[in-house]
Amino acid sequence: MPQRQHLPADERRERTVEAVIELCGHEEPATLTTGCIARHMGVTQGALFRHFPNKEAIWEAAVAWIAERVMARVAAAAEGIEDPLAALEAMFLAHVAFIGEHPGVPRLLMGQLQYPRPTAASRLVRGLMERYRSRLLHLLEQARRQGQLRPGLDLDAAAGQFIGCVQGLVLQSLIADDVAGIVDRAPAAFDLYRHGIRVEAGGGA
Amino acid sequence: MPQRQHLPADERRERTVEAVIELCGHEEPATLTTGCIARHMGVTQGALFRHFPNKEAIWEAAVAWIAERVMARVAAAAEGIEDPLAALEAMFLAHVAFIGEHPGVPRLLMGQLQYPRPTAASRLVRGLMERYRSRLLHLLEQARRQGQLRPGLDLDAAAGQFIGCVQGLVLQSLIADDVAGIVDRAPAAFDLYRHGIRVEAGGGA
DNA sequence: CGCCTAAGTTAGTAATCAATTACTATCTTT
DNA sequence: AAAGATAGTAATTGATTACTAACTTAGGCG
Repeated sequence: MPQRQHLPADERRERTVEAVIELCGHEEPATLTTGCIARHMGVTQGALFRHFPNKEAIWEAAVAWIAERVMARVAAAAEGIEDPLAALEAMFLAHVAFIGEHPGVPRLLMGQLQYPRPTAASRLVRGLMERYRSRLLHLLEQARRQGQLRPGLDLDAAAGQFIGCVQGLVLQSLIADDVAGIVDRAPAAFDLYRHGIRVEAGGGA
Repeated sequence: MPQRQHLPADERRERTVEAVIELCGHEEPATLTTGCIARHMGVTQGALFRHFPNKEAIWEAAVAWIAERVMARVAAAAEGIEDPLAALEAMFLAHVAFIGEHPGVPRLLMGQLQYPRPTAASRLVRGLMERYRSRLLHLLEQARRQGQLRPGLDLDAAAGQFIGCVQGLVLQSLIADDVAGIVDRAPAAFDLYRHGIRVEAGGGA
């Protein structure tokens, strides 16, 4: 058996978050106990409470981890792309790719969103969504100024449906129990979205 | 105190399901205990187990209740509408209206979908989704035959994104904590979807 | 090399929850 | 109206859970 592994606190916290996200890939967040998490990282249950004041703090850390990374990935993907619609597509694909790499993410975030009362974690999720949304709106307004969007388009609805588009893919993946396969279905889904917002008879691509 | 209320078994089961759906409107399904359900319907916790063999069976009954009604509503809405795209719109709005009337439904279904292992309830959800999807595909194929869809459209993706569109609305509603307001945002969302699938420069409405 | 602290273990505790049991009240039927 | 069936109560059980506390070990630094 592997001898007791001594890790510095911040690294242990990192491992904990990774374990949680990994476990959410094939287990229900609500039934995920501290014992499960500990066992999965080869440590006893009590050890977790050396690094987190309570279970809620573990969820919070996991959500923060996701929020940070998904925003970074999406921002990096759109970086340097002039055409706003192309930037949106890059964001979309980057987002989906991230989910494909971390299949536990949708279940984890959805699980947090189910809590009606605002917990620290759910507040983080909501904050993530808002930042995401405002970034989308920014790109959409840019696209409108360049005459790429069809007239009369409701930008607010368009931003919402961008996320809904991802969400639709996620939902199908959860039903099919194949979150990794989301990447393959992404291009067709974005194609649909683009036709929904773009000015008709457009010439691009 | 209200004297003990005697109800026939099937009616008590009906009330139980209604209580569950109602409670899911402002509580997390995972934290919904049999005690909560019983208290909400003015009955002791043990009474529930006169009518359901276990808690799982309660979830199953709730999902069956929803599946039956949502399919009936959606079918009724599309009934008699000749134009397939108009039928799709009617289905969309009927679906969203149903959710608006029963704000607990999204949380309940999402909660069931989170279970990775197929439970009886989650199998019902998946079955519901499949029937829904095949109905959508049927309408989409009809629309294609009538030349209403843009060439090259991936019908499978289009069916998926119809559901995704609803899901996107639901998600925004959960974030905004205003599930009832979903009805107001629905038309713009469907408009977006229609433009995504319809043949360009179309003349209709 | 020895000390001291951070990290981990073992063994609990109190609370909660689904489910059961023994009993009681109410409806139905003849 | 009596009797049997149905529906509900109150109390309890066993299992599970998050969290804690007392003890033990690892590892870096002077």
